Amino acid sequence: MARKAGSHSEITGPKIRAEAQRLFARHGFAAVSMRQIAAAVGVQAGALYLYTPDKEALLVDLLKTHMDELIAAWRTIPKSNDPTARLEEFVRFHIRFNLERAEAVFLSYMELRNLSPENFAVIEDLRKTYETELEAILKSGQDSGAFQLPDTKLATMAIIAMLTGVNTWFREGGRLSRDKVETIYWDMVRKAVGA
Amino acid sequence: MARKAGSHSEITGPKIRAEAQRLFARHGFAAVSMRQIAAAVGVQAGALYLYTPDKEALLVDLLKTHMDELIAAWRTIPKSNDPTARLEEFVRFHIRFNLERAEAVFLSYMELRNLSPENFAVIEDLRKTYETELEAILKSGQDSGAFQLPDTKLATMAIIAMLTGVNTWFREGGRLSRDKVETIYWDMVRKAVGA
DNA sequence: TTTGATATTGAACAAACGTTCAGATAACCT
DNA sequence: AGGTTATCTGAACGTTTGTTCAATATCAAA
Repeated sequence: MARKAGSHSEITGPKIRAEAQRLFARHGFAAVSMRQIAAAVGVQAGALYLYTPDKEALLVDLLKTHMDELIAAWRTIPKSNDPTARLEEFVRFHIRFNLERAEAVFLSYMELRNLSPENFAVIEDLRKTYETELEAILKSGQDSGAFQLPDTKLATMAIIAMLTGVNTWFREGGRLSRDKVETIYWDMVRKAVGA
Repeated sequence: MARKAGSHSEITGPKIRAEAQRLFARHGFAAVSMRQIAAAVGVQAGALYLYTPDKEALLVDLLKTHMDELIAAWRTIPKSNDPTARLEEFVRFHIRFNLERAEAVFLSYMELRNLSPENFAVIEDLRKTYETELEAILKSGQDSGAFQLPDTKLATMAIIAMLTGVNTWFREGGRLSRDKVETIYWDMVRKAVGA
């Protein structure tokens, strides 16, 4: 037995990343073996090494892809000039995007410690880039007098933590729709920044 | 070689829990071996089994102890009757307590997935208990007209996520003291709840 | 000083780990 | 149809894993 019928790297590659993400998010990077990922994909463990040099690279690939896509997606949102409107866009975008990619978000917040220092720096830099987008909004609102914030840096961290927290409790088909959740969180954020 | 000079269970026991907590928080439960913990304590791996039936029980012990202490510590805080004052107490308490026990907090939020369903339920229940304390404050403020919240349930989750987020960025000796951080966060929370 | 309880070692266990690779088959191109 | 390339298997590698246990040294009490 060797190559399997219908085998293609364009199919197996994404499948490996998808299953790895699912399993890493569910059980944690260190708790998931290459054999488990392979089994979920439907191949032998050895086959994974045609797609990744090692286990950590697989994780880095997932984290980096997620952060890149997060930043890219945010930058496609048309920019309002009004800081308040822009902040609302950020709040809604963040909740929406993160709910759509719960597994990747979970990974990005939990598995950084399993990275080598170099890889850690790369991901951390991307995260910082994203945070800076929010901070810029808060600063511009502060400057224009639209917001009254005691500290834009802390407000950035507070808002992101608050929004990302939605992922820990939101369940599809629960009491509230995604849209309702967005609206309620926006209400709280708006008040918190004094707008 | 067998029993070591000066060996006592009242010393080794706590030492094992402390080192386990440190290592689990730093590298993740699954990534830390019993031999690593033993080495940090200064014993052989086999000795750990005089103090825990297995690895998971060690984690459960840490999580449960932390949650119990969190709830107990909160209940020692004298109760204000005014919802706004009570909320401020909660905000300050949560930030202060969690910063003092960063490792345990990290564990409590990250390693639940490594628990068996029964153990998970126990810890989850304690977390719920703690969250309910905050929700009760929000409800009473809502009823008295002190707060204007779109949804007390979501506000509970939002506030806890926001406050716990401090642990991800706060560094001793940084730009702001703990007290300043408490004050800034309280300002944002107060506004968010409409008080 | 003897004795029993307590605390620990160090070797051993089978199982699982990440990773490599020669060999084999399917897909693709001419 | 034949040759080349892409894809995967299955066995093997040396390590490391969680856990057990007989042997043994120290401690505490009598």
